[in-house]
Amino acid sequence: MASRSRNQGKSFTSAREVAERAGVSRSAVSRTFTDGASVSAATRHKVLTAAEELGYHVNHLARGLIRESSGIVCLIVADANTPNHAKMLETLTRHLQAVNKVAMVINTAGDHERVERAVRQTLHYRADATVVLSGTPPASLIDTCINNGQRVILINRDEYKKGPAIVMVDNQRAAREAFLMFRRAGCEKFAVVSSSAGTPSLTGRETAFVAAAKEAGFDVSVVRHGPTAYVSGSEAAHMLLSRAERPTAVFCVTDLLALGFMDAARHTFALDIPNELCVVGFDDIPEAGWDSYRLTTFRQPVEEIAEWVVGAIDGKQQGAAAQSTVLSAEPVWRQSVRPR
Amino acid sequence: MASRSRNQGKSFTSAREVAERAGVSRSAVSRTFTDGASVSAATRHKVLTAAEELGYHVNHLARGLIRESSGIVCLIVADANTPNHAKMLETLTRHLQAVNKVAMVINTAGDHERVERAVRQTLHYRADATVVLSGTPPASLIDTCINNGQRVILINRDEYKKGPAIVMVDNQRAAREAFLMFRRAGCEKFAVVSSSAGTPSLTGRETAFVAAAKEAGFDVSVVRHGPTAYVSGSEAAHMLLSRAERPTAVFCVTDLLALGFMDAARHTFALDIPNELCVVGFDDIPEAGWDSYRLTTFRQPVEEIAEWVVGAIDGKQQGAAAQSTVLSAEPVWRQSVRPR
DNA sequence: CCTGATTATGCACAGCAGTGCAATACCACA
DNA sequence: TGTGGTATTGCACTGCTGTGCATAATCAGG
Repeated sequence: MASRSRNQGKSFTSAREVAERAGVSRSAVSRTFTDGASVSAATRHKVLTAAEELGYHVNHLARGLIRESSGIVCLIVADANTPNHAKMLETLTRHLQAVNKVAMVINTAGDHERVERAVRQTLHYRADATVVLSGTPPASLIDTCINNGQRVILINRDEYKKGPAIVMVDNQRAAREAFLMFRRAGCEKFAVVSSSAGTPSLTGRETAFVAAAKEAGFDVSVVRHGPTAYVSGSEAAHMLLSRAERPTAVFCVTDLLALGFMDAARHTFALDIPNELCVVGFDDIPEAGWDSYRLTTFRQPVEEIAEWVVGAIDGKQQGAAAQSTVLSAEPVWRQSVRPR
Repeated sequence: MASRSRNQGKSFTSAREVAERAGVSRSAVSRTFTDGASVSAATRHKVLTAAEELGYHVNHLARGLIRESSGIVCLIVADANTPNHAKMLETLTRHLQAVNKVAMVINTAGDHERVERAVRQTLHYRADATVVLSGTPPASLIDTCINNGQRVILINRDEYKKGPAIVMVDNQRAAREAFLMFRRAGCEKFAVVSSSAGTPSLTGRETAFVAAAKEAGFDVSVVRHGPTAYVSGSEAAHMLLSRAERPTAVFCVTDLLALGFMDAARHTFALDIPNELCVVGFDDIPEAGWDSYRLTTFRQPVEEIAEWVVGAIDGKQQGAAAQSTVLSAEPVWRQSVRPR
């Protein structure tokens, strides 16, 4: 097609060029690509062939100027390569695409100051919604988002009671059940392994476990150490298991911590899991099911979370009643806890 | 601020509103947020305070209409929750943000037909570049992208010689070195475990290993089974290790396959790695370094790939010389291969 | 205080697509 | 052929920002 030689790596073809080639008005082109608009079959055909020949694609940036919705949803995340964040990201992008939205991923790279920049990006691109997977954006920025008609959805963080929509998992219930698992297995010396991140869901699990133990008259050793990663679990094991009185039941607030803990317990302390030591995790990342671990844990309801988020963005649920929800994390029984 | 009552969750504040409030022209607002534009300190200050009060953020969608660059880069990926894809995603978003670009993630969800839709999204949003992490877009669409002035970058797939920029890792060299590792360890019965995905890099590793073995006068059992996942490695182990003549050296074209293979070999066949069986993987995902595995493997040069991709997008390297590159995957020595 | 040079500002337009409104073409029917 | 009604089409405007150009303001220097 010699006629295309004009676009020599220059710029995108516009609706006007398509109109010229098809011999119709620019409105006709616009209507052809708008559902429910009135176009005759003849012109539609002319437009479509011209568009095909020129490689035309509607400019969603310009469309976003006119329409109320840009179709963009920003996902703010740190440690995106962590198994559960990766799973969350994968699930969210998939569900968003199913309702014709597209995900813009903003990586805060663990840097807490970057969260603010991330939320600003969200506003710059006129995103329909901001979904915060990790990090704590300043309240003033959240207000700005909401004032501008943008939806804000927080996953697993309940710092702000007013404003954003929030989806939580029931950390308390799971942590209490973890304690019961250990008790039924006959354990009497308890420990909790957490990280120094101090996010709401992590501390929620920790305090609920400690509370349940205290109610039953037991003490709990708590280790909060390092980032929420495999090595931290391993190092926590070194700290806990070299003591004179070892714990026999360890609740790790994250699977990643649990796997690190298990490996250190087995390979450097030669402990038998579950006979000498019981371990329970949280998240149910794929690795927890691998033959080397068979970790008993609680399933993060990723699909359900994504569904709820998409529903909240579409605005199906409007009332303050559906402003937030809490989903339950069901236990996944494997072999890291002694059968009763 | 009563003046903001107009924006009751309606729409975003525009530069005009800021101009009105600051008592300046709309151009002044625009120039305030444009680097190198001529604005006096006084008006800049007035604009900035007004913008702050109104929560104004420049509309990058509209800016993308004017400027040659939208600042958006689309990442097309399948199986984003797989460890190495997640790592790649995390690294790319981080590097892109460092040069003031933002990543739009399009999940093809493994569906090969969705790759076409994904690339179209890229065009719809006038992305500066399309980065394909997995999947094989139709050649015609790639042409459309390039004709519209969009850069196309393929990672680890060399189907198209002409047009897109390509960054590869040196699969051949790594696979040949894997064979040498085994030989130095004294192994004589070889196998390759791959998946049925048949992507260029996977088959490249497989054929290079087989070729190296053949040159040395050895035969290789090849298993191509299932998706590129942990279970497939496990199932491949069941297939290979229940034979009368077991292999003593297994090259798994992916760490995930290798870990599944190792677990099955140890836990259901009670084999001692590395004494009875040597295993080498590829990618160096974090799990490969865990104490339960200590897998000897080849490091996917993720950071280097990301750097090169960003460079290719910025257009630093223009000539056909830098149209493609091949980075080497260095060996990571751990304990899954017998020392000589 | 005046002149020339420099800087700051505003106007108006471009970039792309969607849509209300008015005008036109089309169809069926008498 | 005329008429009423409907389906198409085109015009022109909107949404938001960046920028060339012309004009106004500022400044330095004599």
